[in-house]
Amino acid sequence: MFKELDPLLHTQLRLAVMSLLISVEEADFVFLREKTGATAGNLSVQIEKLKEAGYISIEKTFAGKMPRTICRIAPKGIKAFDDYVKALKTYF
Amino acid sequence: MFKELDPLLHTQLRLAVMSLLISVEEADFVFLREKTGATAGNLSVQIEKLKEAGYISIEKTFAGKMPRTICRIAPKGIKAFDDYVKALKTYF
DNA sequence: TAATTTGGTTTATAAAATAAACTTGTTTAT
DNA sequence: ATAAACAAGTTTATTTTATAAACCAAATTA
Repeated sequence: MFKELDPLLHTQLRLAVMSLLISVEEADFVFLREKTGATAGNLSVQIEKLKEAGYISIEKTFAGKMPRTICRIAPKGIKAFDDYVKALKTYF
Repeated sequence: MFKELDPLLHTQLRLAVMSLLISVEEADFVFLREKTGATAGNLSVQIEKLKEAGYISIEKTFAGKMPRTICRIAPKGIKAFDDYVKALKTYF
């Protein structure tokens, strides 16, 4: 009947983050915050969950003197996103 | 960028219920439980929320001697479901 | 050098989802 | 007729999520 919806992706912010990352190769924290409109605290928590799931990688670097957090989608994340979209389509 | 996802629909069970109701005119509790695979308790809670939002109507009747709960999608629910699908499409 | 801003993290609170236990009544077996 | 099992839900309690608010360290600006 309906396919399972990966609960890790089935939330507005994490889905938006994945949606951005899938088309962009890499994106930093500030970019993601601005595009999604999320608060920094929430974003911090949610990208950590995506990382723990192996859906994205998080690299901490510096841009000049300021810290910079770069996120990239991982192969597992690409697969998960793809599956999620397929599953969703069974609902409509 | 991304459209808001109606939180009332953005959950697996409520979305599945709406997805069933939108194409079926009316469905009873047992039908919804079997199709969605949800526990009765969860289904009871979730259809109540959909009713409170005005997305569906719930009619309590009897089929012979046994209680029967019939759900129907409401105009507001059709609109909400339609908007939800449109919004989702901005994510992929 | 004091105040503000940047780039976050941590902690606390609120909202959801889920399961487990319970209720009311019916059917079946004894 | 009575007890056991079943049906259709509901209520309550627990866990999980989401979100916001407070906080921190370093950098920049006035």
